[in-house]
Amino acid sequence: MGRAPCCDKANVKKGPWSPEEDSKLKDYIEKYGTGGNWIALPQKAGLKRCGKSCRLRWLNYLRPNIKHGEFTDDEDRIICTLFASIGSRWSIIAAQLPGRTDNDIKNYWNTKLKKKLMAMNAQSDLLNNTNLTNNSSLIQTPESLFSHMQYHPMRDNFLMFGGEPSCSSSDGSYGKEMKQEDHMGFQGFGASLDYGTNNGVNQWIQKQSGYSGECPLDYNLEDVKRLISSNNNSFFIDENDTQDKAMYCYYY
DNA sequence: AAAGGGTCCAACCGCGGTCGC
DNA sequence: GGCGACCGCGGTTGGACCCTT
Repeated sequence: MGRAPCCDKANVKKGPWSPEEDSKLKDYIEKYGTGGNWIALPQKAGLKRCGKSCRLRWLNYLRPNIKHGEFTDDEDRIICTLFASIGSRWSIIAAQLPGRTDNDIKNYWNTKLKKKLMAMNAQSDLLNNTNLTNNSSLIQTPESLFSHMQYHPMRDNFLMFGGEPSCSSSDGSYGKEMKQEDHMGFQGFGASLDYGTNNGVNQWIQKQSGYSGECPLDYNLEDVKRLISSNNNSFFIDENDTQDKAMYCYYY
C-alpha cells in the first residue's frame, strides 16, 4: 500500500507559477513564515497548490538572496571538486554556494558543466597517457582548472585524484590490473573514493573518512575557495604525480 | 519562413529520513 | 517499537526557447 497523497491532486493547480501566485506565496511567508508546515500553507495563503510545490517555488525562486545567472569560474571549481568528492549531493554542494539552489546546481551540472568537462577530455591528448594500457577506461583531463578530475566513461562520472594514494592488493602490492579482492583508493579533498569489493560486487565506494580525517562538511565556503584556488596545496598532487598514480587505476 | 532537433530549466514525482503520537 | 504524516532530496520530465537546415 502506498503512502496517502499529501494533497487532493484533483484540486491543485500544476505547472508554471503565475505572478499572482508568486506574490501570494511571497507575501504570506514574509508575514507569517512557513509555520513549519508546508502542507497547510497553501490553503492559508489562498493558493490552490500542493504544499510541496509551494516549498519548491519558495526555495528555488522566491526566497531572498537567490542568485540567478551565469556561474563563475570559482563556482565551477567548487561544484566540480565537491562533485568529485561527494557525488550528486546537490543540497550539500548548494550549501557551499550562497544564493545558489540545489536545483540550479543540478541543472547546471547536467546541462553545461558535465559537457564542459567532457569536452575538455575530448581535447586532451590521449597519447600523453601512453603509460596506460589500451584497456584503460580512464581519460585524464588536460591541464586546466579541472586538471585533478578524470572522466570515467563506463561510469559516466568524474573521479578526482589528489592527496595520498592508497592501494592494497590481496598480495600486498600495487597491481597493474585490479583483482576482485583488490582494494584501491585515492584520497582527495576531504574525502576519498575507493575501488573495492562490496558484498561481492566491484564498485567505487565513497569513504566517509577523508584527508587528515576531516569531512567535507567541516569546511566553510572560504575554506573551500582557498583550498581549491591553490594549486600547490597538499590536497592536490601535481600532474606528473597524478599520471603516475593513474597508471594503477584500471577499470575492472 | 517553417520544420525539426537540441538545449535549458522550472516543476513534478517518488522515495528515504525524521519526528511526533 | 509501530505507524502515519510531513520534509527534503535527487532523478526525471515537459514545454518553452533557440539553433540549424
